[in-house]
Amino acid sequence: MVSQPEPRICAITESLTEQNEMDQKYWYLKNCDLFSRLSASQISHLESRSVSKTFDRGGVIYLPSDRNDSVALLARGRVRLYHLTNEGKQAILAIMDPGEMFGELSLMEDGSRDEFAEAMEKTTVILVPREEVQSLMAEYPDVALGVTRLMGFRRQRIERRLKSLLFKSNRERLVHLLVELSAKYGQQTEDGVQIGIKLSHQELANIIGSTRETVTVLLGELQTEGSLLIRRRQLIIKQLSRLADSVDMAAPTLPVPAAPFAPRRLSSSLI
Amino acid sequence: MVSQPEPRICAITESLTEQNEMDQKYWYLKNCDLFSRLSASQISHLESRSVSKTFDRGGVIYLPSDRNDSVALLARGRVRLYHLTNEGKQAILAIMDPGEMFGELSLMEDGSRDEFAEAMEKTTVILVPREEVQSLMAEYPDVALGVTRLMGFRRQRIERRLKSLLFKSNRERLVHLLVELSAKYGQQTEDGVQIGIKLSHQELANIIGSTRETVTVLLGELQTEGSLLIRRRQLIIKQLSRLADSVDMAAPTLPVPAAPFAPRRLSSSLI
DNA sequence: TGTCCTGTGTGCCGTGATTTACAGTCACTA
DNA sequence: TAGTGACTGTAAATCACGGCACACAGGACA
Repeated sequence: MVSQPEPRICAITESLTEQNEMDQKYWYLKNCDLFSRLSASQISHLESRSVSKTFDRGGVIYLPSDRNDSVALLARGRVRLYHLTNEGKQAILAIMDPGEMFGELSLMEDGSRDEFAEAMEKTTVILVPREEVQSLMAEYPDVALGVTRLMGFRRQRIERRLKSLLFKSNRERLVHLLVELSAKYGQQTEDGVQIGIKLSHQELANIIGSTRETVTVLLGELQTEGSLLIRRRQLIIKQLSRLADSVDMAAPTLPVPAAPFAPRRLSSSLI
Repeated sequence: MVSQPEPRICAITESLTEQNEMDQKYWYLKNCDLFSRLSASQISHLESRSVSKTFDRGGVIYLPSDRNDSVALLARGRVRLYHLTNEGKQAILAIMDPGEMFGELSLMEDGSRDEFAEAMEKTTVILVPREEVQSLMAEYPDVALGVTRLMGFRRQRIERRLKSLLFKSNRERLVHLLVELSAKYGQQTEDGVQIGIKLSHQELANIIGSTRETVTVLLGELQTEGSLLIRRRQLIIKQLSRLADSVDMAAPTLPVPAAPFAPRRLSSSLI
């Protein structure tokens, strides 16, 4: 695993504390589905208790050993949640996009995490203390329901992924992943459905539990078969519905290209 | 997959409607963590809206195509939740024990299930309409919190399982499973930790995503290595902590042998 | 413009796992 | 108590995948 650089612990950048930054924090919280029903004063309170931090690419947002006493709202950037196996391979559990919330297992008393959260690009997160969210949940059924739905979505996702792992060949897992990526990041172009996220072969392998080389040859195969077009770090799916069929999935509807952190329905992390 | 008999759809037995049965329903609901804080009249209401059904071994509690409009509380017996792959193999998602709740994804509007629930022995379930639970959640934060914790527990479990699948050999997966089984069903005996649930090699394979034959030889290997004792359908772990170590897990604390459906903390499904 | 570094393409080989086939064993019940 | 079906053990053939080695391409940066 020489090709996986160590996460750079040092990359943490403390948040700015200007007025501008404060306004943004309020805005992000307000636009989070979970808190959208709260009053302005409640959000202000939440804001006063939260801290916002920004990280460079490769920056570690939390380690397994960190006290997990807060929930993270991703304001900007992209975050990879992964687990390190004892052989040093990283198993990617989820990739989070702006507007999504993670680390929410800290809401459960004994929920100790054993995962890493790492910024895949320049990233800003808002850390909300778990007591704040817990008391909101206890007081407002709306919030509690929202968290429940969030957990449920995540569980559905991860269960789908589990099923794609059991008994499936690497090829099937990869195709499964490509279809899921299309569902979340796909954009229709004249050549086909372009996947709007840049993942290296190594990262794809870390998601499906395979090796970099295998992913390379499988992608090559799919290209020669005409299902796929590989263009300098860009994947374009030419036969999405056929691929989906081949792994017993429904062909996904493509997402509408939205502004980052546009108000959206409670969404679940991809993958 | 000739050795996997088709589920017998016909095995459904309608519930008795005697007074005795009614009392039991009330008792089961009352002893469910989720509803333990409700008043007697509320539980009676819940009871009046619920139906109880019993199934023989092999009976199908629900199919993927069933409308999932209720949550199931397992009163007696044992239930296997599984997904059928397109090659006809069954991927076991979870095994439920008395006192546990399943099918709770129906609480989410678009949560269509694609799993089977099948009785592994004579089983009684109480089906609670989802609207009832939803309105309770909306009214009582306690209930919503309970459901959230339930979802969270399940997610933790399934995430652990996902990690044991990614990058792991069949041997590691099997050991991982044995340790998890010990944590839930283990009883200390003079020979070692006996696993108090009877699973065939085929079922073990269906959990870890492998084949029956592989499980057989792996169990044989573990036995010759002295970590395991196989005695007519009973597995006895001789070196639990060493096995746990070898797959980077903490050695589990054994459960106290409890009466079936004894009042218990919100527990999560094994596996 | 050269150097470095990350990511990609490709072949070979060892091995772990599935597949197939068959034999033996256990448990239930007719 | 014999018979039947489900479960378990074993072994050979085959295959998919991981590990290793190396070559090459493109971008970043001096």
